[in-house]
Amino acid sequence: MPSVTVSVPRDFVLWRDACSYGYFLLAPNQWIPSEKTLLRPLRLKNGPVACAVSQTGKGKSLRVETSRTLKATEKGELNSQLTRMLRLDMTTAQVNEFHKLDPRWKKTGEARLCRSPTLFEDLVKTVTSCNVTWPGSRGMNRRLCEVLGEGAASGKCFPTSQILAKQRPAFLRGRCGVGYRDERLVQLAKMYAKGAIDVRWLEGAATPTEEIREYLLELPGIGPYAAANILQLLGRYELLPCDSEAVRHGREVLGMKGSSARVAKQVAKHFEQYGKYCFLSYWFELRVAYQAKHGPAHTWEYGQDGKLVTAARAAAIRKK
DNA sequence: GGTAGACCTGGACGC
DNA sequence: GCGTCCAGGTCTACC
Repeated sequence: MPSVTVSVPRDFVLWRDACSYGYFLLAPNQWIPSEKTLLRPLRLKNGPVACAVSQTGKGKSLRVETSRTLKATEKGELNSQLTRMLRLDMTTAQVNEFHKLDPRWKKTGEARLCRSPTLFEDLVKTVTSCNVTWPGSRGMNRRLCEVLGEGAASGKCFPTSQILAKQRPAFLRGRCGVGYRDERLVQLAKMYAKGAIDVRWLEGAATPTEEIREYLLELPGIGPYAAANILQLLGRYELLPCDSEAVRHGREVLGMKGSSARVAKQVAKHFEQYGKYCFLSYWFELRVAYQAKHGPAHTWEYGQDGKLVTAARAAAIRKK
């Protein structure tokens, strides 16, 4: 099988950093715990290509097995898409800066959060994770790929903005189960496809965070939570996406009391101590609780019933 | 500026 | 198996 090599920063660990944010569990991503390998189709200039990304050790280059031989320009495209997705552009110096602000994560080395190869996919994944439980979010992303994605049946790409923009809202609702998000997703895709959303400006280091936030809030389907989440996906960690999980964390772990709105404000205030890396501190703290319940994230996989196979559930299955 | 209710789906629960 | 209730964030109307 043809393969490509991708260089990584010396502190990068695939199983830790690819499984750092929930998007590694959303289609078209597929994590294989037993092989510590990430499977996902990528859309390149000459068409889709199925990829299997693996690594032999910390700081070692990634080995990317591809379903077809790539031309030099396509290798460059693959490199830049994986760089965005796995945050390979977050330097070791930035990682150290975060660990200096919050030393709790220095030992494990956690700092990078997995995202999507494109901003458009991040926008759609954010909208499809609002006002819905996690299985619902997984279902929407799976069906978007199955119904609208290009590529082999076993590995369909995430639909592009152009493809999504051409759909009728009722079709999206009926076939992809996106519910009331149908029109908002089509509107978002239309804006993105015609270049009305300035990706360079949004991803530009010089653009003020508050301006980006205000802009995002004007987009269909994007409210305060979604805007803050997209900001962290853009590498801006100073705001917290305060959702029900944040409130639960505030009450159960940080011992906060009062109405949900009050607790949300208290949580945001609490994490301000971590400055520009506020969200990273919050997220890794939240993960400790998840992993205490379900085991390490890189061991998570889904059974044929679509349910998460946690260590506890695996033991229960074995007993049967 | 703050609040209430609708939006839609999947899971949990009771019968 | 069926019906009911609930959780989840955004959006709009209303005060």
